[in-house]
Amino acid sequence: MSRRRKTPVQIDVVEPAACSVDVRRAILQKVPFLNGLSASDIDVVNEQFREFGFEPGESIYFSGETAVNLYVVAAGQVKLLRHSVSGQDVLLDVLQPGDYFGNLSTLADDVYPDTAQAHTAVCVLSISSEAFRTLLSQYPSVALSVLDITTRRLRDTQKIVQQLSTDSAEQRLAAVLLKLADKLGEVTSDGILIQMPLSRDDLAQMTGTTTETASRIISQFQKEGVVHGGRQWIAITNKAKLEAIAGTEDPA
Amino acid sequence: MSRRRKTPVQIDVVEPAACSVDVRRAILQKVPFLNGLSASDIDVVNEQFREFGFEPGESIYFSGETAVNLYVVAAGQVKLLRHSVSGQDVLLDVLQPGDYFGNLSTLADDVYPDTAQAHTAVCVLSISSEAFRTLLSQYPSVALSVLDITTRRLRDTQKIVQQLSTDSAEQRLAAVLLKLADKLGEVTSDGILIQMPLSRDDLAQMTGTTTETASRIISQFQKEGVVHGGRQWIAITNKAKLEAIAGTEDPA
DNA sequence: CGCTACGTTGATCGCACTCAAGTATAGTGG
DNA sequence: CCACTATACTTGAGTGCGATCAACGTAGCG
Repeated sequence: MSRRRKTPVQIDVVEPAACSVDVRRAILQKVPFLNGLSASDIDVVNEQFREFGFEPGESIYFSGETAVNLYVVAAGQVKLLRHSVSGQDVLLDVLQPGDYFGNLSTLADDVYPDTAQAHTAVCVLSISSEAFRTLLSQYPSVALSVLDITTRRLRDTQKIVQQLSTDSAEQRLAAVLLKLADKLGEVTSDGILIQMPLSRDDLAQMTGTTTETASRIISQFQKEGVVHGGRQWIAITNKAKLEAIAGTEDPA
Repeated sequence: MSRRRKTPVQIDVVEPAACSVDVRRAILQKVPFLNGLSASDIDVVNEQFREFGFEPGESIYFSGETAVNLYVVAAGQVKLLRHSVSGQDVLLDVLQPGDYFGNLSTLADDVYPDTAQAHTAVCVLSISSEAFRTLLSQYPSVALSVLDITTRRLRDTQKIVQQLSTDSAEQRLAAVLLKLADKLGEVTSDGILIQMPLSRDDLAQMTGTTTETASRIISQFQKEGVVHGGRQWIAITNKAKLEAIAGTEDPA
């Protein structure tokens, strides 16, 4: 059997230059909640943003810090997580380019409830919460878009609460793989590849289990021919079966 | 020892008359996200609402139904829950007068992700999602208020995800009691009484456990003198200790 | 006054956590 | 180019929390 390559996941090179002022407008035009704005409006908005780059693992802000900014992912992926006192982290979301995070309320003494960490090399745009708030007042259509996105996230998070309350670790793992495949899936010779670096530990933090349990379940999935993966990557080879597992109980 | 009364929880009598057209304006004026509107604006909005009454246990809508309305609690309490295929329900939230629920997006083929059920006798006001959407466009300050409320709910729900992922059943129970006391607490001779009918089963559905486990833990809390409760009610007698339990681990 | 729903308590079982050791892979420097 | 190292991943053995099944007590309602 042939030797497997390092990882089938394509690592984007995010250079500082790729995040310069010149291309910011192009990025902003693709941000979902700004799609109601004209080119000249975008230019006005563009003025208010600053850009920053982060290496994988670097934190963009920590939970507990005074929350003064709103961020938009320009390139790369950002993890939102919460630390518990016992040391284990919970991974709430993995944000893609165009997603917002941070604070959008203007209460001065508000703090970030979660920590934002660069998962890959990322470029983010930032704006003060106050300025963003003004923007929302000026452009009601933007406010409604942001409201829709937030409502969608609330629903998704409520679904996770349900899964944590009623489903087994195996079911939750299957569900999270399907969700990621839906967002980042790419059909390859390995199956539906999830286009992001994804460790067993990441999966554990997303499903409320331990690294060991996640590893055992993924190994089991591999034996059953449901997924195919390696170090920091995973692909789905039998989506139907995975859906059956994620459902109420396996259909056996 | 003297005989205990039925329940110290005060049951509001919600009569149809208490929910009539005449008092709707008064109710709407107290709704948090409408507080930026003038009296005449309220009157215009008032025209668009209809009122409905429900008995305890009745469903206002079911998950899966086409989502066409947005609701506001006028009186009583409404439970938001999700059913799992295995038959167990997850209680996501208990809504108070002034809280909104239902659908606020206007995608025609959208369905309710959760079920709304009257917890007590309730009166709700309803408006079509479309009309509410128009309202949000006309009054940007209302849209921002709704966005703030939704963001707050998202954060609260994310906290629950963390608790389900990292905390023990005992810790989650303590945390939910403290949260309810914060919202509905009333100082009485029994301690901080949670002003709502609250069964062991409700607590179980809020914390992702079973009725039996919730009962065992509440019994334990009673032995430790932390809470005091009976059929469908509970009061906190030692808040500091409960907070210690809800924290990382008991301080022993 | 009996029926029904809520609550309690006990016994048993199993999923997933914990602790522990060991393997494999990718990047690093000689 | 290859040994070296760090990190990811795997696998095993033992344990315990909480689910499940079961039976019984109890309060409130009609």
